[in-house]
Amino acid sequence: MTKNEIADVLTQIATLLELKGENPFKVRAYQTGARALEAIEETELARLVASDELQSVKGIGEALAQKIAELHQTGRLGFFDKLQASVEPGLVELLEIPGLGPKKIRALHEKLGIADIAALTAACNAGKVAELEGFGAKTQEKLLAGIRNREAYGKRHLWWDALEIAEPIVAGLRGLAPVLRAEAAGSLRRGLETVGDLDFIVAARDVAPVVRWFTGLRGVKEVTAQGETKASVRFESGLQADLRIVPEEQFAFALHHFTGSKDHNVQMRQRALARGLSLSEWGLVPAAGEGTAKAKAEAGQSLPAIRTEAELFAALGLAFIPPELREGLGEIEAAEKGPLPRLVELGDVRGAFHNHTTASDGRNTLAEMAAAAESRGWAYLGIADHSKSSFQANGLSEERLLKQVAEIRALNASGRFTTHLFAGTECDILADGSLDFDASVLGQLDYVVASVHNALTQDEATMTQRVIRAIEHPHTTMLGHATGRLLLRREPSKIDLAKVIDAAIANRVIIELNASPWRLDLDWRHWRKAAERGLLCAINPDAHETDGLGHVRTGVAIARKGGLTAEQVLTTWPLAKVRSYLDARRPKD
DNA sequence: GCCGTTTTCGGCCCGACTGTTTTCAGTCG
Repeated sequence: MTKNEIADVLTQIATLLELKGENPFKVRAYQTGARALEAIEETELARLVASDELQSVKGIGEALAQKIAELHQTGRLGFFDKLQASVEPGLVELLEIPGLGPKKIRALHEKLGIADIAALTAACNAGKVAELEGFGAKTQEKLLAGIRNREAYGKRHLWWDALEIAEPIVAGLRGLAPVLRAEAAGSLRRGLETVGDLDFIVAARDVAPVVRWFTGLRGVKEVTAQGETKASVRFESGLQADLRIVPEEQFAFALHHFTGSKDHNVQMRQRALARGLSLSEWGLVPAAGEGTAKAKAEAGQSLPAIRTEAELFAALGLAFIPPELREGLGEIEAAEKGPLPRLVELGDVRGAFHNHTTASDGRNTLAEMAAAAESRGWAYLGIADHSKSSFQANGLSEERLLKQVAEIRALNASGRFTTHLFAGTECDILADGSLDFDASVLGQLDYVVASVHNALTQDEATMTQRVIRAIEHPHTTMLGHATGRLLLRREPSKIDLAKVIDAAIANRVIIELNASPWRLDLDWRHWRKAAERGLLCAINPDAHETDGLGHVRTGVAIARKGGLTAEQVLTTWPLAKVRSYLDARRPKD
């Protein structure tokens, strides 16, 4: 089994144990173990299993090491099989309903024999749930509503879509008279590719008007919670948004806490405890003595005023950790050693290479795209329309491509735009790994993006060989959308990315970070280690219209999440450096 | 089940909100 499959089993074990009413700390141990496993490289896992050193990984002890090794070697685990057989499968599904946790599910199961959603619906409709101890009429109603809306509520949203909703809300909050500071937190701020719900943190002199404004936002379908410090709403789209209002002194703590991730927070709090301190969204206070952290913070026992997240990290002996890195994947250990590398920023971007025009399936002409790049202040723009085999996208024939190249050369010569145009192609990687154009044509271009657009369901070995063959082609400059995934819509192709990355490094081929909000491919989880080994990234918007160039913002967020610096991203380099890079990459004829 | 510059046993991050309760359990993040 692969490490992700093993991690899935450990997570399922945790869920099943939870439903059985096991010790919650044991449940957490399995969840922690699953995450620890995900953070290990596949090859590293094989080595640890072979040398019996799994227990050297923090969070994996004797019992988990044994289970992981068994799964890794045999793909089976007797303990898991027995556990699965002992829990009715419908109970797991019940966990998806808001308001239902393991305790309530056990009560429903034991007292009413409910073992799936259909049975729960029937019991609610018959009024039986409201009669149970610990339940009531409101709970029963809420469960029915939760079942009805399960699909919409459980749905995640693209980062870009969430951003478009969140930005005007942040701006609106900042415009309110009592509001001193306002930020969006949560997975949106961490730059996660998809977002479950929105979190807004506000420091305000007065709470009521802010809550009133927030719950009265256009598109709010229901107000799901409303207290002295928070309000939650559900939009018609199903997206949920939480608002937290805190005194200004606590803003940095609240912002950090609600930015997460959960794993990051747990590690931060453990670190605080190890220093005799207690950290919460309310403050950082001495852990010893009576009273909660909140009470101590309110009693003024906080350390010297902490107004920013940077000061909060410093108080725990850490360099500032950018939100995008806060996934509990070793960032705290890194920040302990000193300042982290400066991550790439949107302002660093000077151009992009994978863009379409009306010549293939774009919606704006060459000149319109050039003008849009110029108005963004970009030094260069690469045009890479589809090649002839992409019939569905009106791919260019050799003749049409060479005509476009001539147009691009003429536009550059005319001096009409300050933005330099590079002539390229998004050349199909055919099913056998050959490219859609001959070398004689490719040799007349400035660069070549090679991408897979058909036969996406080849088996892993075939797809891997196919892409590596394209990477080894002397005219390939960069690989486009490496896995072909469409977030929330289409799974990535089966492909051995470790081998693909190795081949790209060996052949000095760039892999793009496709910044289309639906793709974000390669995934951020691969970038840091690949870049450390010498892989060069290009943040490409895959723009099909002028507005699409703006998607580089998503790409930058993901590149930051992947730990990339500007130097590791070709599209931040100045024009002269990019030119000489492309010249040097050109095969000698 | 994991872990150890308080501990090899006894802890394990911390607080808000809701609903069902007259003081708190469960869920959520």
